[in-house]
Order: sequence, then structure tokens, then C-alpha cells
Amino acid sequence: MSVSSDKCDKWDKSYDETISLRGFRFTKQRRHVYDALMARRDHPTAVEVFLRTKKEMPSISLATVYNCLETLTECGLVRHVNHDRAPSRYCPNLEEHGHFFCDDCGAVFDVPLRKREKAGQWELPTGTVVTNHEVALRGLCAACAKKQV
Amino acid sequence: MSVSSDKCDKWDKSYDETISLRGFRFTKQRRHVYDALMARRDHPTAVEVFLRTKKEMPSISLATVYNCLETLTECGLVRHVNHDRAPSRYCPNLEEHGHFFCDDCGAVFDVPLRKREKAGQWELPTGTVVTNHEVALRGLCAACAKKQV
DNA sequence: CTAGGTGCAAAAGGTTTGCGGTTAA
DNA sequence: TTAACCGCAAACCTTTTGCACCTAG
Repeated sequence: MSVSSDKCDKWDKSYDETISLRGFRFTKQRRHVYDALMARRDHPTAVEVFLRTKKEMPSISLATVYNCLETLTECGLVRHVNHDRAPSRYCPNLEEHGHFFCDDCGAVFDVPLRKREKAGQWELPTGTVVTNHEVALRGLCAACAKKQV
Repeated sequence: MSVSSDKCDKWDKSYDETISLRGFRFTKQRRHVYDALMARRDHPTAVEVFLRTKKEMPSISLATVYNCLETLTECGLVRHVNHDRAPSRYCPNLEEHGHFFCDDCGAVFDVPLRKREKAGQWELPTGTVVTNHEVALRGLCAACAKKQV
């Protein structure tokens, strides 16, 4: 199977380069995992990514999907999204953003952060260095809120 | 062992009542678990709570600590604090607040939220209901940041 | 007295790892 | 060619559960 004959056509050269630059190989498995993530930005779990990837590449294993997700995360192409102790979800949106979790249907949405949330000078001890911050919102999505009535 | 002869003296009547009101029993195990949490507000994991509680009550089991933490959480006396896939930590601070996680030493601090973070009207689809929000900051605590130099 | 809680051990569930064979560069 | 990667299965680790006994109310 050549690269140009499969779904990987849509890969942007820069992703290839991003992976190579980090000293990782650009394998079919990694491409398919990344494609699965880009195709539907609905924050799938590793198992969901596995099932979707399996359709294109039936031989792939769950362990490989986990490994690929790990590698892509290390490359900065993908972000881990954790909520409580639920299975990790994965997100290819690299913009700084928060997440909304629907308590009813389990949907996960990206939430844009405005300047003030990004900037946030927190009340922290002098000398503390903040490198990253995450915002998680919970509640009911519009559809579920409507049903509740 | 009577209640008044052990460390449970410091229990505020209201905790007792809070538990009773929910239809739960006020057991020694639950008291000791809660005490362990109140004694050092350093966001221990369940295993750490277990080890601390075991000193006062050697017969307690880890499963019971998990059960007690669960019950106390249901009563609203304790909050779960999750970060990535690391073991859950527990926190008796009921004020609305965020958490700072030191990447180097693993320390966890409470971070007060100011009005604007609390208020935050997020850019969400119309009809979305937000019931809860969490802020997690990562970086280096003052001590670790100093060492890095 | 008795429903609910505890302790134990075993199971569950997500994720990681060791290893022999495979493949991108 | 060869170091990195894959697939498989087994291990890991945190958390939950089933069950017999115990205890707070």
C-alpha cells in the first residue's frame, strides 16, 4: 500500500516533518491514528480511535493505537483530555482551549478561552512558574438540557 | 474506644450531622479518614490516606478508605482532585478553587479563584448549562523553580 | 434488632510493557 | 542494513465489587 493510494493523502507535509524532526518514523499506523482523530473532532477515547482506525487498517492493535497516540502527543500534534477517572480522550486541536463535558450524553466540546482566561494571573506564591493551564466545565449540553424539561 | 477518647474529638458536630442527614452512619472509619484529610491539607492519594489512617486504626483496609472517601464526597465534605491519569487525590477544601500541580516535586496547592474566573461566561452554544468548572494549572512550584537554575 | 458498613480477596478496566518479528529510512 | 516500530499477550495499577461478618442507631 503506497502512501498516495490511501487516506493519508490529506496529510499535510508539516505533520510528516514534525514527526521526523523529533526522530520518530512516519508509519502507516501513526498516519491512520492521526487521520482518525482529524476526521471527527469529537474527542474519542483510545478504544474509539482503535475501532475507527481498524476500519482502514484491520491489522492494527489497541496497544499500537496507544503507542501512536503517545508519540503524537509527544510530538505536540495531539492533546490528552482527561476528565475525572474516565478513559482518556484525544484531541488534535492545538489552540489553547478548555473543554465542556455533558453529564448526560457524555459529549465533549472544545471551549475557546478568551484573553482574560488565558492571561489569568493567579494568586500563587512568588516564584511559582505556570507553564500550562486547563479549564474543564461540566453540565448539560443544549440538547440534553432541553430534554430534561 | 469512645469517641471522646480518640482523635475524633476535633470533629465538628456539623460533620456528624452532615453525614447523618444523608442517611449515612457516622463510623470510626469515616471519622479517621476525614481526620487524616483535615490534618494535612496536602491532597493525598487514597493510598496515602490509607497509610495515614492505618496509623490511628491499624485494622482499616484500603477498600474501606476508598468507600469512606466516596461517602464523604457524596456528602459534599470532600472533593476529588484528578490530574491526568495520576491517582485521584482528595481535598477537604470546599471553597471554589483551582489546583496547581508541580511537575517536579508533585506538590498540589489550592489556588483561589477570583470573581472573574468564577463568573466566566464561556463561549458555549445557546442552551448549554454549566454546573461546575475546574481549573488546573501546571508548572514548577517556587522551590522547584529555584532549584532549576 | 437490622440495615448499612467493614475487611478481605478477587475482578474490573484502562494503560503499559516485554518480546520476537517487521519495516521505514 | 538496522534501529525503531508493530502486534500480541501478559503485566500493571488504581479502583470497584461480592460476600460473610460486624456494628451504629
